[in-house]
Amino acid sequence: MKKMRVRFKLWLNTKNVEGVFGDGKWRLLRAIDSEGSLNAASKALRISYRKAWGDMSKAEACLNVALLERHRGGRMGGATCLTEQGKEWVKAYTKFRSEIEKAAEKAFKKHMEKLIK
Amino acid sequence: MKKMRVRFKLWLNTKNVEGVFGDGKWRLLRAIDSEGSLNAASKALRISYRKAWGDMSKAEACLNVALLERHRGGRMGGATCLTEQGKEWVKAYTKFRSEIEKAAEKAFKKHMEKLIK
DNA sequence: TTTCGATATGTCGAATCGTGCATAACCATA
DNA sequence: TATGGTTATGCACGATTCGACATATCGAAA
Repeated sequence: MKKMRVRFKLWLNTKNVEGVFGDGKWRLLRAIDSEGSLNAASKALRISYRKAWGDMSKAEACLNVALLERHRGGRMGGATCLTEQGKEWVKAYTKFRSEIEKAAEKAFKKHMEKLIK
Repeated sequence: MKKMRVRFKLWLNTKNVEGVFGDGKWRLLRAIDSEGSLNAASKALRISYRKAWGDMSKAEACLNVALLERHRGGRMGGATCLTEQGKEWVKAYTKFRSEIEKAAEKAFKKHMEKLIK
């Protein structure tokens, strides 16, 4: 009996743009929320700052929503936190994703497990 | 009101190997079933024969299941069809995937739609 | 006013992945 | 037995993605 696991990736598309929001950006938003800066968040997730910054820019531009409140300068260099809308996106996506994950586990047990040998 | 769509990708991992089965291989199996050969299937899906062949090899090797019955030679060159096990995998995965897709649409409407502006 | 660490952005190189191409083996049928 | 289209497989090239760097900017606090 081999051990197998379901994996999935979720994202949202607009008419023109692929991946305006998804698992990666969701994780990044959460990390920014807990770490207090984009820089620290990128380190926590072990992705480059360059990518983290690009991802957030893309999301905000494509969703036409201000997810982040960015601060530059100061002795501590700056900081970034979530706007109310950013927090709402995190909350909603968390529930959204969690329901799908549950459905995936359930469906796996129901349909796939019997095939694994 | 921007139009947005959910997208997802599903796959299965074993302990050691990433992606031993998933959406791509499922589509490929179905195409082989309807087209009658790996070659025709790869053309129908517009992927290279090279990749199609590699994907099927990987799946069979990692799942330790014979999904395909391959025939070489003959005036028509050969053919490939699904084994009974191959058909079972297609059937099961189709149901599996469909349940998750439904859950995703439902969850999107429930949690995400309100955020889109 | 100097400082220091974070934000902001462009660029080039490395890794990953698929395609294209080449070639061999195969064998039912004409 | 000659043929032709498919399976089988290696390899090099091209695209796409991401990370590593290199700067530039910013501004509250020392």
